[in-house]
Amino acid sequence: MALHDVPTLHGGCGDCPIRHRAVCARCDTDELAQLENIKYYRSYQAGQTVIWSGDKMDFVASVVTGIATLTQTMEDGRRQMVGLLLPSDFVGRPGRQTVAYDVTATTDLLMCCFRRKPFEEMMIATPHVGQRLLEMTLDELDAAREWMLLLGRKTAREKIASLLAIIARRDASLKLRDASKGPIVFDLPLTREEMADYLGLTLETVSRQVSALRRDGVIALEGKRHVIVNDLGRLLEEAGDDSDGGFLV
Amino acid sequence: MALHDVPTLHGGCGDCPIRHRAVCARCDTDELAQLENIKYYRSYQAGQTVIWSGDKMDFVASVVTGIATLTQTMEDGRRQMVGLLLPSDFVGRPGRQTVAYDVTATTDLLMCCFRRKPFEEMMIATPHVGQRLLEMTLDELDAAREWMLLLGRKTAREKIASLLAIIARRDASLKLRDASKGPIVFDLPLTREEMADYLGLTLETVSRQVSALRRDGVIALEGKRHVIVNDLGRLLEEAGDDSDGGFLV
DNA sequence: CGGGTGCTTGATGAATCTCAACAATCGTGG
DNA sequence: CCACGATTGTTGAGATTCATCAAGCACCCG
Repeated sequence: MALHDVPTLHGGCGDCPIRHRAVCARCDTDELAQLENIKYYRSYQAGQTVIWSGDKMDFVASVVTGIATLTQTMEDGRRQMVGLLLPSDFVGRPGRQTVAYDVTATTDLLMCCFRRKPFEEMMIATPHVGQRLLEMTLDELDAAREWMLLLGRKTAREKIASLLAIIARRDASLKLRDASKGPIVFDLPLTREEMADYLGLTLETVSRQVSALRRDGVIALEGKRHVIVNDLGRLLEEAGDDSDGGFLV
Repeated sequence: MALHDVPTLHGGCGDCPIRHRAVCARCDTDELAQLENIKYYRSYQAGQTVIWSGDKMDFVASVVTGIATLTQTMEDGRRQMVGLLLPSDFVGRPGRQTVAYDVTATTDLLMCCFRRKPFEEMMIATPHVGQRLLEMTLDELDAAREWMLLLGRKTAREKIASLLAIIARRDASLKLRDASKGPIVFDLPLTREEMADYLGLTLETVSRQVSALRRDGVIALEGKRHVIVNDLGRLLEEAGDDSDGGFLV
């Protein structure tokens, strides 16, 4: 859990890129000042483990930049990713010391951490943090249930298409592009193995199905990771989702 | 959504069987009185649909007695159960009008409903309801993630064993029996098809694996639904869980 | 250049689904 | 009370999907 250099930090919460989406989204200036008192930054390199399942966690945190994953592992080594943490997502559970999953940085990662005790006290004293956290947790629960449908019922091809569609949409929304027109272009933030862990497949099956989608013209690839989606509607069809249903991340 | 006779209702929240586990668990007498003003009961017969996915929901509710399920359905009819609602569990989402899943009563069901608007106002005014709801939602999220591991990585046999183990433990905890000694006996609250929908299997595979577990002496059956677990440790082994890990429902 | 990591592709086999027939159970009406 | 149909569950045979095992390619970095 060694730190390396903390990247250039901005002035304060006012400039924070996740200010309006994270657990602090609803806080007023007063509350923000309180949070600022108990916060500190940590950064992790791509591939580093943030916490091991079962470890004690003396802080809770928001992802500021980068991507982290939550994974569960069975005794014999089978692994299932149970969450993908994007900027503004929250890690840790107020009221519980230990964490139930391995948290790993898949890209370089910057986290905004709050010391557990003061954070919990603040949750009781000021309602805005708790309210926002409830909202975020309900969203995560919805996403987890969406994923249960994928894991339980979708074919390998549909699983791949679903994952690509989710990433494509998130990327489109971040770049404020209209997802309905023009190609969407993005880099996969996950290796084939990580995709397999997320989708409940083997890495070979992931590789085959990505190739198949490319062969069938659903997506185009440049190199291994750079994906071009010319027709999002087509991709969504392949994903087996209701045409425009689902959720934006 | 027709009602039939509402069962005999107790005096007030004081006698309520879910008083100390439901969303009202932390409320003091004052707050309880407020809730009492906006609450009403509804009951549903086994098999009845409580709400259809996409429908508008003008209330939120707690399950008082009985069991309900949350299921998602794909266009072509594939179904995945994404939640099993037991007494004290909460239905509905503050801040959102529509519901994302079909909610169905699998047994006769009694729900304690709160009108949405006043409930939301109360969530803002008094913190105890929101705090408890956050806690419950975090628990549900943990359970959903546990289920993702099951759906993504466990074999059919492990899935069945896991489901039986969860029901066995819950039953043991309700009856305050020591789960570690003596046989655990319970009735399955789900049909084979519902089990299949929960586990991401077909009903035929469920049937075969239940038979296999019986043949191998892991469980005993009387009729189709009545299950006897003589050795919970053995069942947990078959479930692929860490010996004593996991969560009590 | 060599070695490592990440990825692709092929051959084979196992787990699970699909289709199909049939058995057991339950409620209902004659 | 019994016969009937409807529902629920069991079992078998064959098809399909995906995992496993194995080989080799592409790229990056020292």
